[in-house]
Amino acid sequence: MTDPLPSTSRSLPIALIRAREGVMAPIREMLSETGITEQQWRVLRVLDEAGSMDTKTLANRASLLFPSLTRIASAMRDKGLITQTRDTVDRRRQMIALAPAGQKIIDDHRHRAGQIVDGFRATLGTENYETLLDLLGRLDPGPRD
Amino acid sequence: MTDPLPSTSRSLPIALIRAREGVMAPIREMLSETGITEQQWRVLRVLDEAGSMDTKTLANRASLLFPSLTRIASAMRDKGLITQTRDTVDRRRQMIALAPAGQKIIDDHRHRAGQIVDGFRATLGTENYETLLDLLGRLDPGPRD
DNA sequence: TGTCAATAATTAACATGTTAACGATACTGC
DNA sequence: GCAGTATCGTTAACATGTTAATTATTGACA
Repeated sequence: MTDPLPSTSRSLPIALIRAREGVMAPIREMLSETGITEQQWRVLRVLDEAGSMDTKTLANRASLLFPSLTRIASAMRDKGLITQTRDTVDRRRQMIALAPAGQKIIDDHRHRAGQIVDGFRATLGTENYETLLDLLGRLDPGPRD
Repeated sequence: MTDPLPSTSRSLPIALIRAREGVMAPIREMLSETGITEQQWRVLRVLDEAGSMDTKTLANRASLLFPSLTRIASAMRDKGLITQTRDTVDRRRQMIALAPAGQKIIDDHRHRAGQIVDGFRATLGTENYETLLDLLGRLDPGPRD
């Protein structure tokens, strides 16, 4: 018996990459004028949504690996987008908070970002959009604790 | 009116990233013993499926950007996984073909890769799995020609 | 209290993603 | 033929993904 792999045109990993390309294209276009990257935008989004938090929690919520976040946070600190402070009790820990310049980027682009999301929701239809999020969620491995 | 962005837990870009993490984890584990990367595996898959082709077509089918493919192909040539030959008619073009060592990696891992795919299909159910691929396909921007 | 394991974060090393600039070849129309 | 343009591919520069090693700090416990 042969044991054919699925055609690459029906391959789940490739489909996920391509869908991500399609979704991120307009977002990247929006962000290009701000000078921040897609990952930095995710960090700002999470901090705006949930307030300041420690690095580990931030990495999980923004779906970034720890070493990536170390570099990203250091770049964002240098740009004045966030602040980093050592936990006084456990000096291994670090708290990260939104700085005014970071908050301004969120505020300035919240509306357009919402429009982009609405565009995709309209493309698929609300029901399909929610179905897609549910199915994707079932493939999510969860936090790597 | 406030204009809230979707919670990051229901954000499409983040959901796509996390789903990809979940899907790729077992594949990366399988590939770790071969010494090739996930992208190199995609290149081998496409070549195995459709035969040799020029660089541009390969980049599109494997969802790789051109500069990435330049580096990946050069590494794979050095490892003897593929061959690169100049088109004699149009000397700008380059044909890439599977070499025996590359074919062997495909053959040795075809079965396990199929099992991994079947696992995800079973997790979601066949109907949901096909629905997911269809919805992802509708977000695909298509080739960047 | 002194040693060892566990945790938070960084650093290192290499591969890829992304955009822009560049070089080489082919085509087009005059 | 030749200037202008388009196409294929590479290179450059920087940011991120990924795994492994390292440092700093804390906690457990004999």
